[in-house]
Amino acid sequence: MFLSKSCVYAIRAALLVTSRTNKRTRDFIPLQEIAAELNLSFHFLTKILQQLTQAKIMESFRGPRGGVLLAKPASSVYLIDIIKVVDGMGAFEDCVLGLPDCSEKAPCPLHREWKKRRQELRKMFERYTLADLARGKRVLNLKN
Amino acid sequence: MFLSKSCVYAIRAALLVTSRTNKRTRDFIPLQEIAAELNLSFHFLTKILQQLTQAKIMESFRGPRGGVLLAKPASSVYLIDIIKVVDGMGAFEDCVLGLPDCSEKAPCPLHREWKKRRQELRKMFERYTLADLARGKRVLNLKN
DNA sequence: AAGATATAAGACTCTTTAATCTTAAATTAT
DNA sequence: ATAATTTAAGATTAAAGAGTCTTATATCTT
Ligand code: SF4
Ligand code: SF4
Repeated sequence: MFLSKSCVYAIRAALLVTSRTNKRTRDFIPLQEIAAELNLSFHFLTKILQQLTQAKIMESFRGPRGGVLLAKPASSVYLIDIIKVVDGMGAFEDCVLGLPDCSEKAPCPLHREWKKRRQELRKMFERYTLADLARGKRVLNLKN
Repeated sequence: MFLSKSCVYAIRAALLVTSRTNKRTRDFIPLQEIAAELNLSFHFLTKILQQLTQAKIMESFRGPRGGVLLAKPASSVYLIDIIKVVDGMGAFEDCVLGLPDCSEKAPCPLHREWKKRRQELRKMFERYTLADLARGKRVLNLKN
């Protein structure tokens, strides 16, 4: 998997929060509900979303009527932001073959191409926001 | 990691075998030597290379003067062949987000782009052979 | 103030991948 | 034949990722 499972869950959850958010009232969305809809363990989801709240991508609120909410508009939360927090940027920085002593000066034939593809992937995640993914007529069926 | 560690080791080992092979005598290369040069556990390497011999990418020979050798010319062993055996083709077939109910008819915005990138990556591994990687003035430093 | 509801934090377990260790089988050299 | 060498096969251990469970803390409602 290019992205870890946790990371995919984080994106799915964020997407669900996006599509659920009532712009007027801005009620917090309880993690119980998100976990149920995503068909994942509540406590596991909790841990993942904590990373997002700590990174100020979401904000949370405890107690009755508590839950999570995006800290900024969905149109300014890029997928790469979530990936960076959950998985780190390794996928866009590391080498495919991991030959250790190969420098930019004496690269293997794959080097240029891999770097380019890696970069394009990165750009892809830098280009799309939660709003982009949540938009559209497509039904958001996020169950496993 | 896009490729598993085992898969990277397999490629490195194959590369070493390639560059070591004496075209005239075609002596088998002992796994001990490969393991030492690659700085990894002999028995671990054994298991990995067994997959390659079972897939007829390499051939092996037991006993003194035994070892492994490429079963065909390095110029006709494509990286994808090795990847397919060790990791399978999942990396080039699975979705990034893994939303389960999204069809080709109602894809998410990432769909097209991801599919394209994934395909390009695959083509990259389909294009390069062991000979391509072993060639060139580049010193093959494969130690960890 | 008390009880209910909800996230936070951390310990714990399960699964997969990575790595090691042991024993068996094949082959060569003496 | 026997001993040495080398891969094959499989059991075992270690580490990392994924997932569960328990306890603490904050907040609301009554
Ligand atoms: S030259 Fe580049 S792509 Fe090739 S092994 Fe080195 S870092 Fe990786
Ligand atoms: S539409 Fe395609 S890219 Fe998007 S989640 Fe579905 S399979 Fe993945």
